[in-house]
Amino acid sequence: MIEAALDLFHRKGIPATSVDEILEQAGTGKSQFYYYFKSKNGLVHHVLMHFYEMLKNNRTPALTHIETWDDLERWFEVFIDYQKAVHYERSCPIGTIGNDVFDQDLLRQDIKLIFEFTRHSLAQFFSAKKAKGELPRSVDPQNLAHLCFTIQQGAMLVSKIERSSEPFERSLLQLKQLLRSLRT
Amino acid sequence: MIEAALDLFHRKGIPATSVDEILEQAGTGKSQFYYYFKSKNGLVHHVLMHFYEMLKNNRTPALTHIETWDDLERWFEVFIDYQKAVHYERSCPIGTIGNDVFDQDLLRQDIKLIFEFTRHSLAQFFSAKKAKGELPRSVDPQNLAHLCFTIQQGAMLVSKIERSSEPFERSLLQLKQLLRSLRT
Amino acid sequence: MIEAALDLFHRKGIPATSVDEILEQAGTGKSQFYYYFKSKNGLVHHVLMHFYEMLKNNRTPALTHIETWDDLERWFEVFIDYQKAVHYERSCPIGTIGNDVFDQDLLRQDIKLIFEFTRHSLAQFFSAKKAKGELPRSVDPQNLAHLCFTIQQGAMLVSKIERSSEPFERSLLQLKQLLRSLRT
Amino acid sequence: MIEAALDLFHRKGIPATSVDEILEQAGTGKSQFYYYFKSKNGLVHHVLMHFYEMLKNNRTPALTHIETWDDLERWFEVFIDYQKAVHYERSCPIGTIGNDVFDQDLLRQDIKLIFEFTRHSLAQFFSAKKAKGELPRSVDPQNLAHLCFTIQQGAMLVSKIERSSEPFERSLLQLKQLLRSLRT
DNA sequence: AATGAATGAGGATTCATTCAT
DNA sequence: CATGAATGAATCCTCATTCAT
Repeated sequence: MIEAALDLFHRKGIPATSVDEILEQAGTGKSQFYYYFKSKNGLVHHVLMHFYEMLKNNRTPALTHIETWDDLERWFEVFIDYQKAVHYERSCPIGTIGNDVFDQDLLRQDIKLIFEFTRHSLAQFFSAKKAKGELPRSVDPQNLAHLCFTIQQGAMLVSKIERSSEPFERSLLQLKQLLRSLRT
Repeated sequence: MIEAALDLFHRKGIPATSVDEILEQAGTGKSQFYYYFKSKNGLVHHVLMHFYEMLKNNRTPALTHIETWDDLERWFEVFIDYQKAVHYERSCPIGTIGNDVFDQDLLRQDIKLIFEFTRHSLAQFFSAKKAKGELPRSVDPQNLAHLCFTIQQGAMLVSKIERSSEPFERSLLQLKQLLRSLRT
Repeated sequence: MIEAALDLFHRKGIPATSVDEILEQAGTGKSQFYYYFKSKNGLVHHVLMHFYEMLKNNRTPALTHIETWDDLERWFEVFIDYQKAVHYERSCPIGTIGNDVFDQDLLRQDIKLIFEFTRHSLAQFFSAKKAKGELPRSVDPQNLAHLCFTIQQGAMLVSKIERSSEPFERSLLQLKQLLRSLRT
Repeated sequence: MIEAALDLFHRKGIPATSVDEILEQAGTGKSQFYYYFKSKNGLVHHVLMHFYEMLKNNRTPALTHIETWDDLERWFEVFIDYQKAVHYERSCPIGTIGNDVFDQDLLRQDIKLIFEFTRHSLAQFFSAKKAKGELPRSVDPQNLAHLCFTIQQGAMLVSKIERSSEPFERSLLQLKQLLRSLRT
């Protein structure tokens, strides 16, 4: 049920996904839904928590441990490959869900958790590289993490809309060039 | 009517915006809608075309002529300022609309037009700078444009979700540092 | 609900009958309708199947077992009497529904089932009479059944339109004369 | 406009045909309609009168002068051929329209006029044959005309519903046999 | 825990008709 | 005679949610 919902939310967004659709895809009856989750928003919360768990336990295509510059590159490429595989019909599940959440502050907290977890992985890597002297002192690992994350979100969104990997690949190419010029 | 729709689509996304809501905000009667636009999707098309015209005629906060490095910075900051002004309740209108368009290839073409117009402004700037020798030969202006655009889209999305300018500002800070290290 | 629909479809035809009207006459709420039947066409299917069952179980004014020439006459007269009772405001329910079905091949199959059931009753009778020698060898019971059925449908339609039993009664009178001249 | 309406009413029935559709097919603007005809029902009246004129002036496939037994046969076959040509997607235009008229007594009068004109042609023929001694004295030409007309209406309806000429052809075959046994 | 029926408001869209020009 | 914009009720259908069992 949660998996069905995640899949549908990811593909069509929250408001375009009806509870009935989720139940049909999950093969469950109607009131199981309201027994386990109080409402559609309740389900969204569970979906996000489920995704967070999956992310933490590495049951997601996304790389969570980045140790080398190649890993970083790979971190990006995983998203490109994923989008290729789904014919650019999806962007980041969490970004998609997040975009559909207006007035539910609690849900936005859930999403922030996931975003921060991801940025933390990146920041860790940049910190380590800075400690090793591979990045100049003037660099703030947090900022670099934010930048990479922001690029990933934006690139997935734009690539989905344009049904092409070009925006993502070109952005990544450019980012790599910039990072090289930064590295010491 | 188109303006009302743009506003609502921007705020809540397409599927979460009902035709009734648009009509209420526009003060029009129900069937005027279907007299002018054949369907909700038809309206989306007109909304996008309207936005495109506004963008081309500079009737949008967005900077369309970028000539100096300060302009580029300003190009980003306009979005940050805008999001601050609307309490981070919105990201890019076109990105938001684009995210809600699955199977309407025609609409995606409309969006691509707008995206390309924006990237063109950026690419023009980077080309000029390269011609002036302020950027190394190895730089591809297209790639730089893609990167900047991707960052803007991603940063607006993330900032909206987190209700904070931090992701955008940190990303921008980092980008500026990287660009400086690239400049010759 | 099905009965209400049958009544309304019979009286006004399918497109002139709104779902709301059916619900009002059935005393049901709006979405019960779409819970049980997927669409208006779905309901038509159920209505037809319901009618078919009624016909087979003799819960219809129509005679389904015809054994004597008097039965055959009675078979026709039942329709005349029915139309008189409803002031010629209706013709055959199935003919009426059938006339309103254009592109729904499945529904037309349903109707054909009913038509064939009726023609089968007639053909059985004529076959028996032929076997008994009351009809000449040259007679095809199927053709006779088709003729009688066709007359019934046409006569009900014309009588409804003209608000008079005359077309039906005159046709029947003539048919009886013809049949007499055929009988051996 | 009238021709467009006749075509559409014939194909889809009155309630399933919208005024807009008629205007589109006629290439006319909206308010021309309400200038010439007061309402949709007003149009139906004109359509019927137009058809009546066409029928009287022989600008219809239907035979209006029947003089020989072959003519009579041909009278029926014209309808069969017509239905074949339109893939059994239509029955008699007037029968179809008539079926859709409930509460408009005036319109029903229009239709009756057409029906009676047609039956008159048939009755004329049978009268002549009776005068010539080719039909027995006991025969009422009116009744025979009613029967033939009724068969035609019913056969066209059933053939349309079943998308097959079989009901019509078998009915006609049988009718011919009966008429032969009546002829003197 | 689980089932299927019920609810009622709201979804997009189309209708016949009229009005100002 | 002709135009196109306006009207508002009605169309079919779907929604998230709840209730009795």
